[in-house]
Amino acid sequence: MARSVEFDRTKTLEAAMKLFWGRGYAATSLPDLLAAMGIARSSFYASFSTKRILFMECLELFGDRTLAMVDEDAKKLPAKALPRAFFEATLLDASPRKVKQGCMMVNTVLELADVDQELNQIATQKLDAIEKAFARAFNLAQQQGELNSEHTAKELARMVMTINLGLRVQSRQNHSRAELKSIINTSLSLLGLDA
Amino acid sequence: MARSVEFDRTKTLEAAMKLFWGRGYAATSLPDLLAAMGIARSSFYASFSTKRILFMECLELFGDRTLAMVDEDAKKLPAKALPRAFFEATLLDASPRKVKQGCMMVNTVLELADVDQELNQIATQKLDAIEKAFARAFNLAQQQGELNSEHTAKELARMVMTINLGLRVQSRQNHSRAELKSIINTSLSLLGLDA
DNA sequence: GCCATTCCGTACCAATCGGTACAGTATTGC
DNA sequence: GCAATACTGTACCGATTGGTACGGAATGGC
Repeated sequence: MARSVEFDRTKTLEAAMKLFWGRGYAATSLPDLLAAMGIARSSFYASFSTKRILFMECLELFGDRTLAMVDEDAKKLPAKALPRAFFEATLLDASPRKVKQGCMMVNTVLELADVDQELNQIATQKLDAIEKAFARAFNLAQQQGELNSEHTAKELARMVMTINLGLRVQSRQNHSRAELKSIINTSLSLLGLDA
Repeated sequence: MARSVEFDRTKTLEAAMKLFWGRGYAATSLPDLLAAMGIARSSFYASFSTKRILFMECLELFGDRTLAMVDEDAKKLPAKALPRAFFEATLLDASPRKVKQGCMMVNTVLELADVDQELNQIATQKLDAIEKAFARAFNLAQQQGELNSEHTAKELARMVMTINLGLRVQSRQNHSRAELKSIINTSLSLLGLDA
């Protein structure tokens, strides 16, 4: 019957995500998005209904990918090594551009906490899911005696998350990779997670 | 000669700061500001040249006040007690509304890192000044034997700042006061700053 | 009284915002 | 060829953005 091709939705979504990730919601205009996504205005509204809904989709994508990263590491690595693996992958081994963009969930929470409740809630939920993934791994490790129980798994996961959030802010400032590395090492050492 | 009164510049500046603090730069419109400040459009541009310059002034005000708080505590309290005093004053004893607004410098860094270099730099400088105030106090305490030297003063101050930044993000989510308190206690205990 | 000054209120500006409408061009299956 | 669909490009919409201009009311010193 008719034309079938259609542009690659995933790729355009990814391009939008990269833009939102670095510049936030308000500072990213529709023309900016169209240029980055390489599609026309009409196609945009046909495939993604509005800017706000697109942002939600990007936020979900970013959150799910980050969570997937932790979950996969949790299968391969001992729980103790999980935080270091996460920090290294996202802060030390990632490209400087990505590092400077920080974490999209964190950026969103800080930009929109008093502005858009729903978007803020999505970001918060994704962050909570990541914290819970850490907590699950720690809990399992404690049951198997691989991790001491000086702190509860939940408490430990929350501390890892606090430091993670702090690092995301610092990576968005112009802290050097060496500085970030030093903070990571000290933190993990304090938490007894450097073995 | 002529009329002398003039509205209270400090008070209007403060009102603007409160608005920017919670909603950020982009999401705060000029009509919003005028309403909160209680002045007319013409008076606004006469006293504060532009929205952006006003924002800078607010950022400076917020940063200077925060720094002053740390500096004053440093005169009265032992260095070891400084972080706890800071966290308690700004996160546990402050009004829920203020707590939820987080820290204006942190909010600014996260909103504008990839958007406005100059504003981001101001925020970063203020945060650095606070970190340095902690480092100075720790350094002095170490020289006087009041603080062990397991970590350098600089390193310790940086860790306090990392945790502080993390707490600011969490306070902007809907973490309860009890949760924040628990994180503060655990962090200070790990850093050996709970004596 | 007078004049200078400070404020308010409002009208106005060009530019941009997100979103819609629609005509035209490709691309497909038949 | 035809009809259906997917796209582009552009014109347009009302609303809002930050910023300017200006008339008039209020308040001062003389």
